[in-house]
Amino acid sequence: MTTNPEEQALAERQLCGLVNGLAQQIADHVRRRAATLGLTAPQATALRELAGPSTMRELAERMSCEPSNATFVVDKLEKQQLIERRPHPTDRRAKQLVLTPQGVELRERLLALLEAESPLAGLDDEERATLQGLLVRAVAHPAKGAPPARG
Amino acid sequence: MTTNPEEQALAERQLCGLVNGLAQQIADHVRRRAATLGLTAPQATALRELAGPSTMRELAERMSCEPSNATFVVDKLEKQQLIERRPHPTDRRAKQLVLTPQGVELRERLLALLEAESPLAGLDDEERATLQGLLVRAVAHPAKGAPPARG
DNA sequence: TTTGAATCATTCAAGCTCGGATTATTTAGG
DNA sequence: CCTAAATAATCCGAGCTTGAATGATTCAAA
Repeated sequence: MTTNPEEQALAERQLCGLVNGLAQQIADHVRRRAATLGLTAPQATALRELAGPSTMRELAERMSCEPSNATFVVDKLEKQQLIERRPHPTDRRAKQLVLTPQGVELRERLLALLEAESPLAGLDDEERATLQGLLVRAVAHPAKGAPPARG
Repeated sequence: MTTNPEEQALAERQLCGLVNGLAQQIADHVRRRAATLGLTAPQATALRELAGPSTMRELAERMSCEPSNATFVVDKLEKQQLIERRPHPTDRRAKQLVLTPQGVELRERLLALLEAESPLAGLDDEERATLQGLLVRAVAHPAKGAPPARG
């Protein structure tokens, strides 16, 4: 009875809902802390990922977003004088992103805030390891394209 | 040594990344299938949740979004003649959302598409149960507000 | 060297999402 | 009954995200 097709579909939706809920919770965690520093969540993510000089493309990669989106976010950070866009030393197509002194300072405060409390509290080390393993397995299975479905 | 503060922070970020990655994967699953029916992901989610008549507020609840967002999405679906906004029989403030015949048909096709392949393939029943348990525990710990933090 | 493909960043249009304000209606209290 | 608070939906402004073009530059190959 636990393998009822309807039940299974329902269980699946619930599970997906939980994944989304946790993702939302993580996002909120960043969002709240970022807000205390006058940053939006994407801005904070960008700042967090800017450990050293990098190009727009590298940043977009680390932020898991499109380059055009990185342009948008970096524009904001540059207006706040937290980032500088310099010409790339060896590739004239690229820009080199460098934190300003204020950027460095704010980044340190941000990291301290983010590490102070975990969005995954409630899970001990062993549970986290289990979770990681399951997520890796789940993500490894891309669930490719949709059937060409036509009507 | 596995409890190095830096290592731990890194492991945590990786874990958060995995959660986000899986959430993204689930969203893409819906998005791709919805696209084959000429729907966007939010539109498909709305359609999926409209099993029977409901109000805007109820729909927003089920979609896990703000009512104003539900208004936006329902506008689109109404333009496609998939939904009708009727006056609510007992509360003149509210609207009653009802699927049109085309809406009912498209919804059935959508459900079939969504249930045909799981975004969580790669996890067997036992793994899903474990995952569910861990997610419930993780979500149960809200990780409240940020420290009033400074500046 | 010159041509053509690939890459970097940006711009733009479109869509999603939220939060705050507004209007209409219901509900509760005097 | 009348008023005030609460609730349903909507509108609006702002921000995020994507995907498709565009222009500049690099790279590879003839």
